[in-house]
Amino acid sequence: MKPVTLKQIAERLNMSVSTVSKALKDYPDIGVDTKKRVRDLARSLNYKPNSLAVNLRTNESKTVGLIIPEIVHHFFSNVIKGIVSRAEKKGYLVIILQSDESNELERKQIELLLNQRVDGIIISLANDTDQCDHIEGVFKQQIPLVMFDKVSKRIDCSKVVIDDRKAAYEATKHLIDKGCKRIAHFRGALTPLNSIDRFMGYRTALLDHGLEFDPSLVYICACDDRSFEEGKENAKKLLEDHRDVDGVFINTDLVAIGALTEFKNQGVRVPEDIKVVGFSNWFMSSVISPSLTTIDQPGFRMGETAFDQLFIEIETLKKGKDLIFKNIELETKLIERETTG
Amino acid sequence: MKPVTLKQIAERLNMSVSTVSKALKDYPDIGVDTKKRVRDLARSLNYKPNSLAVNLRTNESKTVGLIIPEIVHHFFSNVIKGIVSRAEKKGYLVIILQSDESNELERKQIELLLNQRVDGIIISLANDTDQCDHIEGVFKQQIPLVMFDKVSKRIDCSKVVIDDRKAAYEATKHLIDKGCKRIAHFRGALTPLNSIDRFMGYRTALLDHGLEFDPSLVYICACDDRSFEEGKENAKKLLEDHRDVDGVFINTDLVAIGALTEFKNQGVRVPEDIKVVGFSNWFMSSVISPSLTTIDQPGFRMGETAFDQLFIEIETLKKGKDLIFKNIELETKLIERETTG
DNA sequence: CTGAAAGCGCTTACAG
DNA sequence: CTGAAAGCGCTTACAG
Repeated sequence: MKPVTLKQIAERLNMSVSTVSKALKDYPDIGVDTKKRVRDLARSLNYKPNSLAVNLRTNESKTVGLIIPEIVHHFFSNVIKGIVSRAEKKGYLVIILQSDESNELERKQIELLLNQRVDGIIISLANDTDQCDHIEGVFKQQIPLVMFDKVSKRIDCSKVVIDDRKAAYEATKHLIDKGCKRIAHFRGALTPLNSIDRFMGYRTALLDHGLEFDPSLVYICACDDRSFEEGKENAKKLLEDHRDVDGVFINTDLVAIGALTEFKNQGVRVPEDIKVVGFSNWFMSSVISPSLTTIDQPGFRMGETAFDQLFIEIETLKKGKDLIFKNIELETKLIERETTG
Repeated sequence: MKPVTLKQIAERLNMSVSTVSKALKDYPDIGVDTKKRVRDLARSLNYKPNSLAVNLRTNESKTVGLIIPEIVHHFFSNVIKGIVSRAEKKGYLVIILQSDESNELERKQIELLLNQRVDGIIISLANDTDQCDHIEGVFKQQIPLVMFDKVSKRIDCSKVVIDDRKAAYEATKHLIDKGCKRIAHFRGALTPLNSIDRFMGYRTALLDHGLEFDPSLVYICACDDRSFEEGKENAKKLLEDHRDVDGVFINTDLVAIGALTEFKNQGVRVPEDIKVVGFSNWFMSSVISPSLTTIDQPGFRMGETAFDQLFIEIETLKKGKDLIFKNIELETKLIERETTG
């Protein structure tokens, strides 16, 4: 059973397609009883406009694209949920794509979305994205794009972020306040801005409080789907190299949880021997033992905010006005738990 | 800068739109050098076909819809990832929607997807979905639909599931093997088939092994976004009502983790006083302490399988053949950890 | 108040 | 080998 079309309704009613279309859209210049007849038949035939045709005609798809590095990730799940919920309220559908932290895939996916004529794009960049010409291509096509979480300073567009530097500073200062003298850092990959910022916050906090910054205390991890293992590995190396460390600030909760596991295996007591602060506030951080002190990163709200901003820009562009890019910073919060107790 | 169209290429080259279209699609009846000229220009102009137009014309959208009850959920994240990864390989885009466990929303979303003319739908039903006429509407429109995880026996369609009954039986039997004599069950909501099946597996295992089935040992939880709290609450009630219980089989890991938290708070030792088995094998179950014995449910593979089956059905329908529905059962595995140690 | 016409950007059967 | 024509299902400016 093929879906009903305007034409079929028009034929049944002996009217023109235009009249039917206008009646359904409640144009003021259509007769009241004509409207009624059309609507009644449309309802009984269960007529639904073919979005494909409407989209082609009106040149908008009521669809936005979302590219994230990794779907199975507590923070990103929350972002997706935030975006989907706001999009639905505004009548938009969300196409989801995963870049797997690969710049190359990211490029292809942007192209896919562009061909699909999405009305806008929301993206968190892959770790290895440093060239951004593919993003510029989006703006050339007059499609708004909003970045969140992993953004690029090279691109002029709206961004929804947290103050990673400040949050990391706060996390590190918390360790200092708790009496740590020699604080290590497990940082994220080298390219992403937020991992750089967290590192900077850590470093500044040390220096501001008269502690030495020792580069050998900084360990790198990709923070990809091996995060947990990376945490264990780094913790192992840390214990081999620097037995005197009494605090660690770790780039992501999952990595921190890996580290905690290794500490436990090796009989290192947390928080007595080493205190630990994570980042992101994954749900599981509150239920492990000892529970993890961390920085709460509002994923759901970031998603909502990113969509809302994108929506504003879509509307602005529709009206032919110029976009005003915003840099929206959401608040983070230190959640104190047992690993720094 | 508006995207380039076939017409523009045709004008520049002094050819007809048809020729350009066919050249780009490598029709055999187009001259070799014509093809070359068209392609070269198309490339240099960065021509990309407008999917909206193609879709309208060919009557397929190369898009599938996915409806799940809750995005922020380790199991579902994995399913999403599985679906997205397979879809991308086949050139399909995935529209994601969250039903929030609401049958009403689910209905609206199916309609949305139908209007969008998706080529197929993958769905895990909301907890309160018992009427399924909205699903039947999908088949009326000749759109294939595949269910996974929370399926309905009332609907004849392909399904990707696990053998919940068998898995629950195995989980319960494991508790019995470990010496438990009085085993409680925290079940899921009353409607979903999989929660019924898990309950049945639990019950049968008890009876098969000469243990009494005591309905007062069965606690219900919605398994929605309050799962963790529900686990705590149920555990509390359990301890109040039935101090003699020495084992619990729990419908979902997250609920189990809530229960473990309550047990710990009340000084009940796991596994010494009570042994616990969860269901789903969330990542965090492996890192908490004591780590949780559970049933591994292959989310990623379920997603892949669901998309693959949907793809087969889309192709079948395109060829005008009749669909053959499959009930695909994936293997589960008992993961033994400390809570039953 | 209603309808004929043009057009969104593409595809494809048909003619030459 | 190339092109004119019809059409996918809708919307909207224009005419009457």
